[in-house]
Amino acid sequence: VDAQLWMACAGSMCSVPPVGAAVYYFPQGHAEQASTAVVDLSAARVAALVPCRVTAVRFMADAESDEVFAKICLVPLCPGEAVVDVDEAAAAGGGEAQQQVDRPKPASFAKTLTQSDANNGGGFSVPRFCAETIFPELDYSIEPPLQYVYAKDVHGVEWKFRHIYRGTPRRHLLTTGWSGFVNQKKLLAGDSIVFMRSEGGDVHVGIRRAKRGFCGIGGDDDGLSSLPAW
Amino acid sequence: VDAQLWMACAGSMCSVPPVGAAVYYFPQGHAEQASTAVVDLSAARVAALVPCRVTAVRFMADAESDEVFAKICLVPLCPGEAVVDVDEAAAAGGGEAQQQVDRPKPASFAKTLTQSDANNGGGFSVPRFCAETIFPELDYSIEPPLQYVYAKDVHGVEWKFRHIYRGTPRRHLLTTGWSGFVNQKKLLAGDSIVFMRSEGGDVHVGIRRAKRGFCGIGGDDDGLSSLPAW
DNA sequence: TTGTCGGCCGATCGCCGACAA
DNA sequence: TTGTCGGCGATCGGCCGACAA
Repeated sequence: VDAQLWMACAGSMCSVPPVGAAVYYFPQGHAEQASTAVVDLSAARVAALVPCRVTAVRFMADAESDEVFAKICLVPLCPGEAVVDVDEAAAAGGGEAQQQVDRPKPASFAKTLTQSDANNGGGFSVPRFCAETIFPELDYSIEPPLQYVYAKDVHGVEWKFRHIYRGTPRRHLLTTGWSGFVNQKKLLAGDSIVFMRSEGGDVHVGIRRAKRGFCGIGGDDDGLSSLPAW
Repeated sequence: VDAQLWMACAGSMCSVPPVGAAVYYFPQGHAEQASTAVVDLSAARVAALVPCRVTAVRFMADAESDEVFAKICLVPLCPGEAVVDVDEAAAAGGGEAQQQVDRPKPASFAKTLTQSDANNGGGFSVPRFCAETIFPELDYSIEPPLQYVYAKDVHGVEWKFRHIYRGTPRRHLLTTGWSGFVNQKKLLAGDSIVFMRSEGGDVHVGIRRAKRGFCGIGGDDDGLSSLPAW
């Protein structure tokens, strides 16, 4: 998965250590995230945290849900081994993927889907900022202003959206192509969509599913989530 | 899975040995059916066929495709162990599932789906024999004769079909409910559907997918497949 | 600026008898 | 007896501006 799009989907709260950096591995946290039955590590005499070195990082996305995650390879530090700081490791380069992350972040925009956006048979209200910053420049001399936006998802699949500027007052909308995207990705109101403009000008699209946990905590973002992702 | 429906779906060409029976196990055949890479058994010094005793039989169906299969537990015969014939084992009882198989087969009917049956937006032409033998008795005094048929699939899920007797000349049709069934089960022209009437009068429905192999051999049944499955 | 609504038009679904194999 | 076809009415998808938050 493209590292830039990955970062845009993961959001600004997420940071990934560079290859070579020294980090702590928390077995208990790992066990709790594992989907199968929780293992009682206290009985297994495992250290609560293990100093490790990052040997590899891969940016990935789930084939079905499009949700992004990272595969990080860790090797326990030998006693007395030199500890490399995160910043030092980043400065040292640390692999192609890491270099991509270090480049200036391209323009991206995240919006939480409203009921109208997710409704079957509806379109997508494009915030003005997104239309003007992320999408290709629209020709306002034709009436109504209209173009097709092509956007690649995390799998490299290209989606085609009809982008029109219409209504009174005028607003940007995605119409044809949008409902198919919503259905295929099984998006619901509350999920977020991320548009990103790469350096070459290509448009990319990713999604960020709403947390549908049991308790209320850790739930939705606040209103700020509809601001630019950078 | 209900043993009677299982048998109706598997068809009359299929026989399953009873528990206790002595059979031969063919490692090569097993390896060839395994989906992963073919193992070269000749290098592993495995006997071509192994005398075994059946210790358990389970009738099952794939959760996605509804295709039926049997899980048969085998134990190698000890040298000199008494060999029990299939017929003897069947006579000896051999478990609940086996007893169900031995009961007189309930009425069932298999039909290969035509293009019109599988067409989206179309209904299902019910052969007269099926309608009169398998479905509940239709009240011909009302105009048009109409009822709803409820049928359970191999998973116990109940499907509702509108059954009408209409047209000139008159014929039996399944309309409302049919296309949903076709879509959910991903049925195509050439696949077969099996209707069965249990002893209690309940209607069951199963499917038999067409073999879509590479070469022509081992392909479709001949025209006889549209005859009653018994 | 943008979320939601009702209107409306066209496409599709799906039920129908006609007809022929 | 039953497979396929064209017709046609109902439903639904989806594009639109109006309006208000």
